Amino acid sequence: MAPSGSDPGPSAPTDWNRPKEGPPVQLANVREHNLATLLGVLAAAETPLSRAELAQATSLTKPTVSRLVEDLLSAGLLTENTPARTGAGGRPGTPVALAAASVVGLGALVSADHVAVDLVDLRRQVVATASVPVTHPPTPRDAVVLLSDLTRELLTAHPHDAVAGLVVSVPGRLSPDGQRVRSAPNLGWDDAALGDLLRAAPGLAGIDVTLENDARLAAETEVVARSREGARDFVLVYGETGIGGAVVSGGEVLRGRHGWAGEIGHLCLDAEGPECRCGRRGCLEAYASHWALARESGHAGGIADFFESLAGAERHDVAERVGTRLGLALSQVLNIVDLPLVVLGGYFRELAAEITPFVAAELEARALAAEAGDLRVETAAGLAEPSLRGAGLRAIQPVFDDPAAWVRHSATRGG
Amino acid sequence: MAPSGSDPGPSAPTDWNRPKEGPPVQLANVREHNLATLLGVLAAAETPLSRAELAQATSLTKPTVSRLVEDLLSAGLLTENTPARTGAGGRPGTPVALAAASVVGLGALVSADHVAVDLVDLRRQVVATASVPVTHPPTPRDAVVLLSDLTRELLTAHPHDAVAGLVVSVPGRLSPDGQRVRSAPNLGWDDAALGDLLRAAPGLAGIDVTLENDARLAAETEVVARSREGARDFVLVYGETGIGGAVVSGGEVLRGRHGWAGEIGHLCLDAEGPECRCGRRGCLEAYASHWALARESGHAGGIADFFESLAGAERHDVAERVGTRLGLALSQVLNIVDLPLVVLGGYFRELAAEITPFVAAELEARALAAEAGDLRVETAAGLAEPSLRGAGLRAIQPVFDDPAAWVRHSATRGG
DNA sequence: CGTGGATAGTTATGAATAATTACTTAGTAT
DNA sequence: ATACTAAGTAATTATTCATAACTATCCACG
Repeated sequence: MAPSGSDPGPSAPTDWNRPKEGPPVQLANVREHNLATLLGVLAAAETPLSRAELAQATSLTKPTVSRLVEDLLSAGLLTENTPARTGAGGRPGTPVALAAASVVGLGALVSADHVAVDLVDLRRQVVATASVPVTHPPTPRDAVVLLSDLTRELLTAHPHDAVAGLVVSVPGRLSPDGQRVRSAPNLGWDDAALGDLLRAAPGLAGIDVTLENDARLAAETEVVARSREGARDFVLVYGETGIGGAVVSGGEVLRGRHGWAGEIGHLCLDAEGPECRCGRRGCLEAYASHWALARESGHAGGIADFFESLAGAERHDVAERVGTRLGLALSQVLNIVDLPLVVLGGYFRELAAEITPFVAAELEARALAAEAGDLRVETAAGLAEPSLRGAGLRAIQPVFDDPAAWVRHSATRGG
Repeated sequence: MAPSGSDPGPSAPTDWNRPKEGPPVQLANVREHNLATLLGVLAAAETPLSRAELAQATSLTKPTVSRLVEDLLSAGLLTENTPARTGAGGRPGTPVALAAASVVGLGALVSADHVAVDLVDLRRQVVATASVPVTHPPTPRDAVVLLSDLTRELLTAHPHDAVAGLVVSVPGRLSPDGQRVRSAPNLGWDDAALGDLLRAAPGLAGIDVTLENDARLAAETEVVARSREGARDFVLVYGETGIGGAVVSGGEVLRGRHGWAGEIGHLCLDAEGPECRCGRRGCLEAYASHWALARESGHAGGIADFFESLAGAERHDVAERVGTRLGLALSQVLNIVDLPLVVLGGYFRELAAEITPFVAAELEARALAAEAGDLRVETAAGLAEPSLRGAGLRAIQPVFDDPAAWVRHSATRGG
């Protein structure tokens, strides 16, 4: 490698066999994979499991599980409970559970009326939350200051070993690299370098910052909420001021090339339709969104208020229009991705009782998937701020993806 | 070991530590994974590689690669070429290549005018092909007899160690379990149990039979054709008599719950549009398909002939109508899955020069992804029968997915 | 023609990991 | 108390890949 001259260079130690680049992969990966598997099973179970039960669930042997659990315990990722008496014969197992206070994640949210941060632990529970209302939509700089203050407050008030990351839910579209906010109409933002600003903010140094669209984060919340029933494939529509959405396949939220997959709000329903905020014509948003209804009716308040203000026949009429348009757009989504479940989230959740029949009828008429007879339309889990929750979930996720990194981390720190 | 009583039961052999069910996974998997990695690299390279080059590509070490290659050679999956003289200094490497005649796959196709079968080897090349024309669309039984005859013919004429599978391309929609043909308008089929019929056919006993939609198989061909340029994410529209399609993400063709993902032909472009073959209204097919144009114009021949028969202005007009409708439908697809490439296949390939500008214009106007500036519209690779090719590729794929199974297979057989 | 340099491939040994075997611990049932 | 059952641990073994060092085969150059 090194030319004829003096310096044998960095390749001096024998590298006959080793490939030029790339970390040695194979053997270490087995352990990493198994650690991740164990954590994943514990996260899915949500109730503590004994080593024996873990062995069952992972089809690893008991001694192997014991050793892996040992590592996770000493890294502080797991805690050992007191043996439970099962009532049945045999020695009772010692349940191990995800640790509460070792590694934490930070989920954050920026909206037109408030900024909020959640501190989430390994159990995927919100340990603490902090939030400030704002009278006007914050500027990017405002948002960064508020987020940084709230974050510092939470981190100093709550003991933790490490921070897995900070994920910020943004009500708008991000740039393809996920570092800037490309457009967020509600906030009045246009190409804001939120990612870089946050990384440079005091108190956030060294923390891994990620931005994500609010609808997609809400979808991740929904995945967790529905994990018990095993629904890992669905389409979420998320009504806020505009209309967002996400496609979930196999429990994963589709990202797409630029991170814009699932942007259902700008599906074209009629090439000659009414003008949309985005400048195009006939988008779903231009028919069924909060702002479109407000534009049409002159009503200023929330969409649920608007519905309340309507009389019987007119109300039915609006519900039919909204539901039918939504159903038409969703039928297009289903014809492309063929999923068996539609979840109504955001403000559509509040209108679900009135619009669901129309949505379902339209799907029945237009979606191929309806022919299979297993198509359902349901409402989202009733969480107050699903995107904020989703941001927290995403923030703690790296630990589940690669627990070995955190085991090493704690080993170098604690000894 | 056995307890005092008479019958120790099924748990007689020591199983204190072993989980009740499930194969012992972990250790063997490393090897299986590495074998698959090696084969994958060789398949992607398409040109023989030496052990050293394989070590480079996989970031495994040379001795490890040597041992794995040893296994694959003795299983007959690889062959060793004569060392090539590179011209450069150093001992020349001994290239190993995918074996030609060990394991083969069978790709088949049923259409309204012919039935065909390809014999495909590990190099993903068509070793032999057999085909018979039919004057009328075959019935399912006809098709089974023809396919079984062609298959037997190919298998007896060409030496092989094992058959990886038979994949049949069907111009229509399959049942959710993939065993029946739900509807194939061109063939006049309606709920045909093709899978079971094939499995029961003489000469096909023991062969793994899979049915798949023609457009999705064509997409797999396109993935391989574009593997060099690294395009692993795109939307394919496939015009035959109707309009099919497929969404490819990360090199994988999206399947969806029932296997109907990518059925772009029945996207609704206008809720009040013309009636479609499927009974719905305003589907893309009802505007831009072969049968729709034939219905409209009265022209009986192929779609390219139809275009040829048109004069300048009228021709431009038809191209604009078809291209614009196609672009509108594709913009919906892109807004949902956010991919950077649209591939025009089937007969749209022949019309590409005329319709592409309209397709692109419509995408530019309506697809969010266009804002990123990296959106392309291209034509499919010019293969005569991309679905047949794709069926062959899919048929041989199991070997790449789990080479270890074939190594074991050959070990038990050959010694 | 032979020597040195370079690269390919092999052999021998070592380290890491999980499986196997067998045992101890801690409870219940009788 | 005694037998039974199941959880967890310890010691050993087996498999796999990595490391280190070597041999093989080519080219360039004198």
